[in-house]
Amino acid sequence: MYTESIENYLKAIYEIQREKGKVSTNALSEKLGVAPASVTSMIKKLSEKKLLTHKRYQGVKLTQSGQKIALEVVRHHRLIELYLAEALGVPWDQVHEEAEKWEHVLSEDLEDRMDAALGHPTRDPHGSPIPSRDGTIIELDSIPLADMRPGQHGVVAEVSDRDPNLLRYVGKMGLYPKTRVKVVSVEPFSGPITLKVGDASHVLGAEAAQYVFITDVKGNPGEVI
Amino acid sequence: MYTESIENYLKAIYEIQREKGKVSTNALSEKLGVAPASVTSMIKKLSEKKLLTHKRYQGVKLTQSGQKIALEVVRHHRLIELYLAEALGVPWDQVHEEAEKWEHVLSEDLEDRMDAALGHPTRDPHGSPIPSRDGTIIELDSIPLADMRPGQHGVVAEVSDRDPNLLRYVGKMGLYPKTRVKVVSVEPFSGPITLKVGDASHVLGAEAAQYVFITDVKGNPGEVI
DNA sequence: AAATTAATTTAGGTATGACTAAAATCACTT
DNA sequence: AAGTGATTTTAGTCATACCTAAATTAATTT
Repeated sequence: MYTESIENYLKAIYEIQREKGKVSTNALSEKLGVAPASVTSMIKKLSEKKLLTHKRYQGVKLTQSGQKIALEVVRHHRLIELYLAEALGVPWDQVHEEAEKWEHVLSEDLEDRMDAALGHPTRDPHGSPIPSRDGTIIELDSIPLADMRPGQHGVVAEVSDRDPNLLRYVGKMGLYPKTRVKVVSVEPFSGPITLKVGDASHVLGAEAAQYVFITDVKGNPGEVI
Repeated sequence: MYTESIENYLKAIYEIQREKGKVSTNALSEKLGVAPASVTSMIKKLSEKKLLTHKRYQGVKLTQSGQKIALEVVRHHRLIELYLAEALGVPWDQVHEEAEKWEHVLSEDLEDRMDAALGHPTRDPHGSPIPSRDGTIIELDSIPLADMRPGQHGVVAEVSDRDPNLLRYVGKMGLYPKTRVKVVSVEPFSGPITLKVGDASHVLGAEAAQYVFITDVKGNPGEVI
């Protein structure tokens, strides 16, 4: 078994790789809330353990075995998030924080029990895919809501779980995964987006729209007004 | 918040105090699986934090605030044990080990949710009392099954959760909390005990009988054969 | 090409919580 | 009262994972 710190580093690397592609020391430092120098020394250690490869000043990349562990941690995290939401009614803006602690103490046996109790789910409350036990993970093809044009419609695939405030904000508009949305208008200069969720109309700030991902996008793209 | 180590020390002290009365360095060392010297230095630290009092070579005693924290940890532990058994079907011989890890990462909010989901329970799967949030704990008046005489009967109050093998062993006889038992005969020289659980008859080893506690003991005590 | 700025690494240090070995104290026996 | 053995404490180390400050390397501007 690896330490909690190591698990956190591997997970962070996996997530940065997914979101930004390149994984720099600074990005890790910021994501983990530790000093860059601390990241460097941990990278050295993880490299010695063959969990990642590292070229000086060039960023890191998970090895097979590093990725395997990262995916196990991610699986724990997302299964727990869903379990807390479903079984204990924890609001979707709080499950992330709780799962951050639980993910490191979940035994394989309990993982299986939660998985079964939830009916072998494939998505967490924010729409992120839950890796299977063997490490298979199915990413949906989606674009940020911010990139949609008036007239287009689609289905919410995923909402970033980084900031609870964002989750509460978009939750108030009913922007949960699997919800159908239609873009009515987009203000220029990265302005707010007006959209329809069911029968209701909402205006969404441009920054928030960066963190809501839409799949199955269709419809004639109109002009930004 | 306190470290996991500190929480474990306080809980261990509480439990040894409950079982043996006096809490020695050695007893703690054995219970926690650390060297006696490590216990001494941790005792010094806890004493500085006013969580316990210590007289050199004389053992320790929890202060009010130390006891309060210990009871919070115990509450977490026992609530989790019951939750795992009830909600996820974890067998009673495994819940202890899982709870040892979970107890340190349970938020107050989740504690409340579990407590409510379980209907504000007062006993864990082994029959140990679950302290209330304010630290009230109701201990049952019980004696070891090993101290019972033939002809006496009573109700299982609690089974020690220290050893999973013990739990599986007595579980096979149906000796769960709230089960009614009657002592049929007791062999001399700390010999095995024959008892009736429902309609079934079982023979229980003397050592195991030390760890099964019976309440509500009645009936004419006969002789040990 | 040199200078500036940003990112990364190195060097040295700290707190936590464990360890071993040796010394001190206590409890008991004779 | 002294000696023996068990218990406890002291002294000194170690690994983990963090930190700050300074040095190095890379990227960008002038």
